[in-house]
Amino acid sequence: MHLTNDCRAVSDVLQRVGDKWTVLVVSKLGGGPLRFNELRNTIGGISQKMLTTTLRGLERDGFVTRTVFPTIPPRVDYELTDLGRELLVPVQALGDWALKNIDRVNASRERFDAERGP
Amino acid sequence: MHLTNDCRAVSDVLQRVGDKWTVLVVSKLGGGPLRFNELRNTIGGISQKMLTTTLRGLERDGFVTRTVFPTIPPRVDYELTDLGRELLVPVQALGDWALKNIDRVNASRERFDAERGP
DNA sequence: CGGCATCCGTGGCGATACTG
DNA sequence: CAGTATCGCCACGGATGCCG
Repeated sequence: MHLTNDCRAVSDVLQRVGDKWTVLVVSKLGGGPLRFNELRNTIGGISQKMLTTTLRGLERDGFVTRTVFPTIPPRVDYELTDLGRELLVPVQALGDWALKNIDRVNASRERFDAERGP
Repeated sequence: MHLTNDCRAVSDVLQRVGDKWTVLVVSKLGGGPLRFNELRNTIGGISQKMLTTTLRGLERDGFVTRTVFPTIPPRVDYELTDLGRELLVPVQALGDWALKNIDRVNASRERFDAERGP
């Protein structure tokens, strides 16, 4: 494989991780399988369209499984795959780092914005 | 601080990491300070506008410093801060994971797309 | 050399309404 | 309940041209 392609591939995965809802969805699923509206409610603020889109992307990449129960009313469970649980490890590490250092980042932002004052 | 706010804060940092060029820029700067066009050339494919925007964002967040040498022609060095170097640790871990597992992800994508055939 | 200003196309994302 | 369909906004990102 080529080095440049590697960079693109890595960027590709990182952008999936970086999109607006993926990390929240994956981390919620880290506690075990959830139904569509259970996810929707525990996350809060996400539209059904974006939850569907996010879950389809995660399913396509092999991070979650989608299980349909043909009952009435219908029921759909989402669960992390092994790959998804493996992904959770470095993602949580990054998340923990972000949580520990968010204050430093915010402080830097305020300083930066203050110097660019009106 | 509130739990929901924590999630937002983490998302905030993750989205910065996930945007198109940030990780590439930070990893290039991991090898030491670079000038604007040095960065531009080693990355390849990035417009000056996006490089400027990316660097401003990183500077605002406290991940890089910007040093101007008032010479002719002008010279500007960019360098990782301590915070930037710390960020590099979990980011590289995620990058390494992505590189190791990109084949599994691509295989899953092809399978998924194949089932949704013409 | 290292920007900033401007224009513009694409796509992410939300709101709303409808369906199996 | 768990979607699909449609619309519209606007932020992201590329291309180009000018400036200190």
